[in-house]
Amino acid sequence: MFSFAVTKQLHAARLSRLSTPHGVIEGPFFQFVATRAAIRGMVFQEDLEKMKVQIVLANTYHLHLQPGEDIVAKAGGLHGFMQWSGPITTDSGGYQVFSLGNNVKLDSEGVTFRSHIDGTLLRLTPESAMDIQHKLGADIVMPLDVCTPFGATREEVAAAVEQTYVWAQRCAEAMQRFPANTQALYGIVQGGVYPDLRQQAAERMRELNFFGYSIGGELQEAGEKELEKVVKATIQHLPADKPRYLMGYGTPEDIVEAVRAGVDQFDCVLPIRNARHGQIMTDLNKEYVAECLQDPDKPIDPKKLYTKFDITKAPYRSDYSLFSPNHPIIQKSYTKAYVHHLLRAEGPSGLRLAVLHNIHFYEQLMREIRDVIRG
RNA sequence: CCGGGGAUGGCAGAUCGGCUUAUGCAGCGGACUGUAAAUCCGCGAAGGUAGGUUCAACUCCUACUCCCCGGA
Repeated sequence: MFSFAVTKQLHAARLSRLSTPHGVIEGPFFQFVATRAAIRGMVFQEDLEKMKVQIVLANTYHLHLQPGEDIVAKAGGLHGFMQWSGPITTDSGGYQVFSLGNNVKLDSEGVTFRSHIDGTLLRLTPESAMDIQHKLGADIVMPLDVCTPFGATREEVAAAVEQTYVWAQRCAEAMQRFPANTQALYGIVQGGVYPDLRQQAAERMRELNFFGYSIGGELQEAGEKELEKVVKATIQHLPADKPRYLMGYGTPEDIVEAVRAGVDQFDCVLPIRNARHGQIMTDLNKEYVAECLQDPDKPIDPKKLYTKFDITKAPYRSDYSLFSPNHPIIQKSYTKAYVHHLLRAEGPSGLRLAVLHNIHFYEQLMREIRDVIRG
């Protein structure tokens, strides 16, 4: 049911095919974040289909709290629940452990935390994270891991690597209880900014023979060069014939950077969150994408790659021409006056337009990347 | 015309004889990277007009202007 193949390479950048029970995904690909089984901003499944979105990512932690995995399972799993027949990934909740910060207690068996909704004391273990994800029924599932913040000390990062390894092993074992080949489990490589810890983490994860490998941790603040270094340091110790997933990235420049380091898979809240907050990305420079991929050492200048506008800010407010005239949804059904009205008066509905725009932009970016690698 | 009420940033709307006149919306700027975010953080901006009382008036008094309600 699951398979992965690299079909073409341009330097380290890879064109790939990932088959899942719910369809084939061509990589490098981007997973839009649908935390609670819906993309925020009133995006519907038909919008995703129109924009040829390949895959979405939902979240174990949030769905466990509401509505609960049993309800999702009754609705036919995530696919039935969200009326989406394409591939889905679920994140394990490992990141929430990290991002919910002070309400969380970590021990060797799992994590104890309080619900951000009603304060209920809850516990997640490697096994329960897999149970929940099994009930949710996503195609790609992630093990519970320990994510370290950017400023973490070497000792903290080393401990996280170790804990993540032990838990990954337990997650893999827990998966044995479920029917084979219905879900693909990845191993998460931590290691912060320390190349030797990345290497160690990658090699140990590799022993466990996962379907794919992801690069975890919080590195945004480290900047582009550090990202490139970390990604390269990790990837060189990962198998060439398995998917590589950079978790939580990123901006278009991050993506191009990581693709040419050999990453196949991405996810990030950025395009959707920023759109909801008024910022759209536009004017993708396809020639520049090609240049950056063809010359892997070329520094990437975000300003050459695309343009950012904040549609709620003065110079761009209600300027509907910022939206691509080729936009599959905006093009025909919305008049200028209507778009103007949406942006000015109907806050959330106007933001829906921006969300659609950014989804379209990211799909365009990924398509362009694939086209360049394809040659 | 008579009686009553009222005039505070672009709008709405509090407070107060002296202290940066709240707050919300709008405006302007910034942030956002495995979503506790249709969010968060900043900034600019006000006392109808003319007098009076007072050490001090947006606040009290008088007149004027305008608005609202009721009655002819």
